[in-house]
Amino acid sequence: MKKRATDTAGNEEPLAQTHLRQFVGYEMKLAYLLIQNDMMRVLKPTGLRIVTFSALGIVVENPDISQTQLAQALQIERSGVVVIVDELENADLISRNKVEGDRRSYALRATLKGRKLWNRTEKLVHEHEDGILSGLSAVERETLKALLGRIIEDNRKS
Amino acid sequence: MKKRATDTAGNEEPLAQTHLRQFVGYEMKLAYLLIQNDMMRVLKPTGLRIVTFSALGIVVENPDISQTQLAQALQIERSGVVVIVDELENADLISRNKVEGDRRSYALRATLKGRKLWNRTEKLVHEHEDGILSGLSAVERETLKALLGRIIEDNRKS
DNA sequence: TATTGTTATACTCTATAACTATA
DNA sequence: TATAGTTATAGAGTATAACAATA
Repeated sequence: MKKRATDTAGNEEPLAQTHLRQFVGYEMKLAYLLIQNDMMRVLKPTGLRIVTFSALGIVVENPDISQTQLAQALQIERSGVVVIVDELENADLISRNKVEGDRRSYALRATLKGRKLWNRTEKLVHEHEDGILSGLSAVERETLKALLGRIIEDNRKS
Repeated sequence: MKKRATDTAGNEEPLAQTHLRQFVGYEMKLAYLLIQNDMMRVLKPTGLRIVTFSALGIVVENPDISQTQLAQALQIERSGVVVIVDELENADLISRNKVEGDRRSYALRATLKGRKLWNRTEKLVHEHEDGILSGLSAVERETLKALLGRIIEDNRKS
């Protein structure tokens, strides 16, 4: 039986975590968690979730894409896209339009309201990143972005 | 009604995503997703999940910690730790030990089997990172790790 | 036969709240 | 009263499979 030092159980000093923090993946998870939480805070007043923000951005940039293409871009199943598009359509941010020549699929387009919300939210997210990354210089931010981009390209579909 | 070009709907060329890829947070998410998926692949033969791998590492490094402390380290609720500790205990990787002086809490310790599995898995995860990060030089990997660490420290509990 | 969007369903992960036994 | 661990429950988020309409 171990006798615990009185200040061990209710202690506020953080535990050692060198076993985990030696890994880039663990640090990436911690950093992404911070970003994710702050993103949710920033998006709250817009009514968007992270995934609907992403979907809106893709539709704004790619008018008339199909739900299947949107699913590929978001890396989720087609069935999951239905509720995301429902959510954006109910908020009058995008619309499902008929496609001449293929009555199975929809051409998704952002509404004027959707494009305006995207532009406003884009600014909010830049401010969020300025906050989260305020400890890094402009060069360091670009370096980080470039390194992440390299990881993505190197491991994409391989 | 939009007439879709014949090669648009079933197209394999990736969509434009500059709207999202301008953000470090989005690139971080994509990179972490790749790492997470590859980690799950690597951990599969060990029987560990990412979260039980993390928990095991923390217990190995911090003998006799309580479940409440483990919850803080993992950034999840105490109730969630119960099933994680159950899982590790059932696999004979850690043990719940009595604490002299406080019969409410357990002192968690890794078993010999647990420490051996940790050592083996640590190597597997290093190999996984060598693979994922094979496009980066040693200096670039350290730069990435340092930048992520700075983001974490800058935004921790602030 | 294959594809698009849809629905129903299940599974994983996590949070919340209530409980117990101890302190 | 407060704390450690536990249990039950519910809520996200996502995947799987089956289906109707259309190609």
